Amino acid sequence: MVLKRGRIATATQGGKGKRVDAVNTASQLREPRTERGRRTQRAVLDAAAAEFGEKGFHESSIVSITIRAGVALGSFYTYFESKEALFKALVQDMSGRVRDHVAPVLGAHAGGAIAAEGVALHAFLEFAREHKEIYRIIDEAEFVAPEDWRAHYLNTAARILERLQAAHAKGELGVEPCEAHAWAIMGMNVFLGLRFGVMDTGADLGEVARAANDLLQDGLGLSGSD
Amino acid sequence: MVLKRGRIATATQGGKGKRVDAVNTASQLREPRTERGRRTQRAVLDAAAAEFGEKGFHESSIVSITIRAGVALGSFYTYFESKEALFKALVQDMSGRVRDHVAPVLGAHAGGAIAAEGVALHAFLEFAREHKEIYRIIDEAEFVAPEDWRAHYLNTAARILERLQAAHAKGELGVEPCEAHAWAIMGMNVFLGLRFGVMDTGADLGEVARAANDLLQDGLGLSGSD
Amino acid sequence: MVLKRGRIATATQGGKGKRVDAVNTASQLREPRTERGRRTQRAVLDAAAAEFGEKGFHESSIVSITIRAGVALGSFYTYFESKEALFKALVQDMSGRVRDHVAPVLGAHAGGAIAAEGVALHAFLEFAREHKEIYRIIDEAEFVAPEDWRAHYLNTAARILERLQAAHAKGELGVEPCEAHAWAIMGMNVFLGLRFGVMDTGADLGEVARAANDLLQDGLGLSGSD
Amino acid sequence: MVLKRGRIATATQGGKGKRVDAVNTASQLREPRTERGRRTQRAVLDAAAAEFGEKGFHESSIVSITIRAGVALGSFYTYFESKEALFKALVQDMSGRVRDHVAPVLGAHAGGAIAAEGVALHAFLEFAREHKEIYRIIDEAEFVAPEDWRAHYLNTAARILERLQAAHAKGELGVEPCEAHAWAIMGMNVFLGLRFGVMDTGADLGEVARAANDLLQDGLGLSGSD
DNA sequence: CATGAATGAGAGTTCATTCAT
DNA sequence: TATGAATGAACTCTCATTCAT
Repeated sequence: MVLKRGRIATATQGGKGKRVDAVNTASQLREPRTERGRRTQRAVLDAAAAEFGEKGFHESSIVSITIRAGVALGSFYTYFESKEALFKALVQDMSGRVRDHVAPVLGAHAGGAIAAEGVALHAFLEFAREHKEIYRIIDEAEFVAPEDWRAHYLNTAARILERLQAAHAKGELGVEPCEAHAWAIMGMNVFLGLRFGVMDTGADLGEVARAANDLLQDGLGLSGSD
Repeated sequence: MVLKRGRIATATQGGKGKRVDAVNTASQLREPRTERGRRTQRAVLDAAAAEFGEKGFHESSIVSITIRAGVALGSFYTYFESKEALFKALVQDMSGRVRDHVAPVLGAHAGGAIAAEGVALHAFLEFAREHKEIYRIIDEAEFVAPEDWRAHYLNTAARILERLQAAHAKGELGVEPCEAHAWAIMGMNVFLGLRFGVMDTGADLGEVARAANDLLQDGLGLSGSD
Repeated sequence: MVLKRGRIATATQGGKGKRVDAVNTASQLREPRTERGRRTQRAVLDAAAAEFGEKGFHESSIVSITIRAGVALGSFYTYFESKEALFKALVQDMSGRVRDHVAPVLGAHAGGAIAAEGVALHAFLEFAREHKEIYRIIDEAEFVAPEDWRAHYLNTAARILERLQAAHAKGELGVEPCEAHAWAIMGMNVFLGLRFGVMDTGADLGEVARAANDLLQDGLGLSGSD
Repeated sequence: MVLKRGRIATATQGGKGKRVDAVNTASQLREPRTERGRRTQRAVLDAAAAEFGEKGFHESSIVSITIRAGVALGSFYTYFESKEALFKALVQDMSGRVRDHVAPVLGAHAGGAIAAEGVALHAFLEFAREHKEIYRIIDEAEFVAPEDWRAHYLNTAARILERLQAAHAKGELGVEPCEAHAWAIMGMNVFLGLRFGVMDTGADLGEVARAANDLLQDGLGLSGSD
């Protein structure tokens, strides 16, 4: 996994709403002071993302990560407070990257609000299939960095809810949106990502996204039902 | 967590479909030959469920589990091959218990198929709120016992799909059901369980279930929409 | 390995010379008082000989031995004081069996004293090839039951020396025999037993014995040499 | 026991014949990269040789070895893969040291081939008396590192046979030498080493060597006998 | 900054032995 | 006498973290 830009530790950005700040946003990292240092830190971060993604947090070891990164064991502690701090930093970064991957598609979408969610799902599924290790890292955060994990999902749900509310304000929704809807949609997305992205059945992601979109749009019941 | 009955190692049962057998179902345990032994094994299982639920797999230790169970360290290995084997046994057991908790509600339900899913969700949410540690154990299995974790979710999705197909055969559905629908529903349920069961916002579970049910039934779009 | 008769604990017998008594000859065993008990003890001894022979003392375990013997774990301590005591008992028994296998051939031999040693070696080689586990048990005694191991070799050497002295008295030897000769002969025998009995190259044991016998008789040098 | 030079992992060296390579010669050790590391590894090796020599493999413990070496427990695993690997490394080293102690005497010897073996035996007996723990370690390898043990004795026998064959080619021998002769000689040496070196009766090693040499030269029979 | 040796708390696991049934 | 559950000391090995060079 390659971390583009200096994204680390900038996972959350200002927003109007009830966003939860990622915990200790900056303190996880010890900022390098030279260009050489920056490269070392980057190498460790990339190696760690790969290692954690493959083996999980507990099976990964600092020695192994530094070997992978091609730096000395001791250098690790020049840039990270601890194994946990490294993991947290990664979770926050990954969280931001997922969001950044999906956001543009949402912005660009011309159709209705729900169709936008379908397009976003499609983008998300592709991302999951492409970056399985990110999925794994965020998932494992439930046990290793629970607060960051919560922050990630609370923020994601909050963003979904904001969009639903905006759509509702524009009269595009049949129901008054609530938190449960946001979590339901998020859960759908996550599990479809697991099944068709990470497990990768080879299924056509477009069809998966369409099925989910139809469900969101009209439900599974007979039309005009109740 | 109290394991009622001799449930352990009976996590899967016969079904028509493409069920995935839990891995090494029986071989994880060394069956006690006396009543006294049975009590000891039970004590360890209960202690382990509690410990794993609270602290997670890696923070839990065998010493601590046996102390909690009130037995000697060595006794652990009389009944379990390893820490991992114990965990697997628990995952299989928990998986069965979740299913067994929801199944009766589904069987008893009189209304339509989708409404049945809503009722099942309600039961599930209550269960999650009541047994937070089960949730945690199954979730952590993604990293500790991946095969059992897969088996759990593949089986659950398969059961949902079967129900949808049966409903479709009876003409109760507006669309032809597919695997994506099953995983979407499962994802919804799991995340609603997380948010309103485990995180426990204090929200009325009935309302949550109703919102989800409406979504499933009619979607979020304007009726006759698109 | 089948222990014939009640040989256990009768490994050494009266002799004129400087024989070393096996240590704690009797105390290793707890004598059974019933026929049933005798059978149980025998079963354990046989199982132990096989297990120790195959896996060595430290890799062998009491549980495994009792399983092999078809008796309960607890029964072991009815007949043996400890794992070590069992091993000692076996060493003493095996020591006696080796001697008992070779003795008759020596007694029956008609030719000269040195030829008798050759015949004895042949018998010994056959025995080693046939009972590899006995070899192993006696060898391992060097580390597990050093006193019994010493006793075995001191006695064996003493017997060889006695025979040499008798031969010398009869004028059959070219040199005055000493302890070094006895140990040299014993070492030859043991290593030939290792190479051609236990490692079992498939070589003709008769030829091996003949080569050794010639060496003993005339040495390797040119005849009439010095 | 002090390991002089960097002998470890150089147990076998080129030779014409059918030498058996020591098993995994190098892979047992994790080579230190600094001088400090080299000292630590050496300290552990010396402590281990002493400990294994005194108490045997199974009674020795890593903790105890590291305490003896004056290093932390963890340091052990910086340089050795496991207790077994350490033992193997030692066996290979000891095997080489025995050979290196005897070789020069053989090379320097002016007289006949058999007399050379006598001189070699003398050197060997002195070595055994001086380094009892080496004896013990090689012996115990039969059970702890059987492949290395075999390699040691097969190589030693091969070297003896080569010498006998060279002597035979020069017309110094009365018989055609064969493997049995080599193993017979080796067995003699080993057992004389045990009796007069390790058990240390206080006997004059020169006399022992002379007795053995006479046996080898002319045998025990009456001259012109058979 | 970089390096890698050193540290030691802590974990899982084994198994001889005891003892209640 | 037979059974097998229970016990816990002891052991090997791991790895995050520190620190001297």
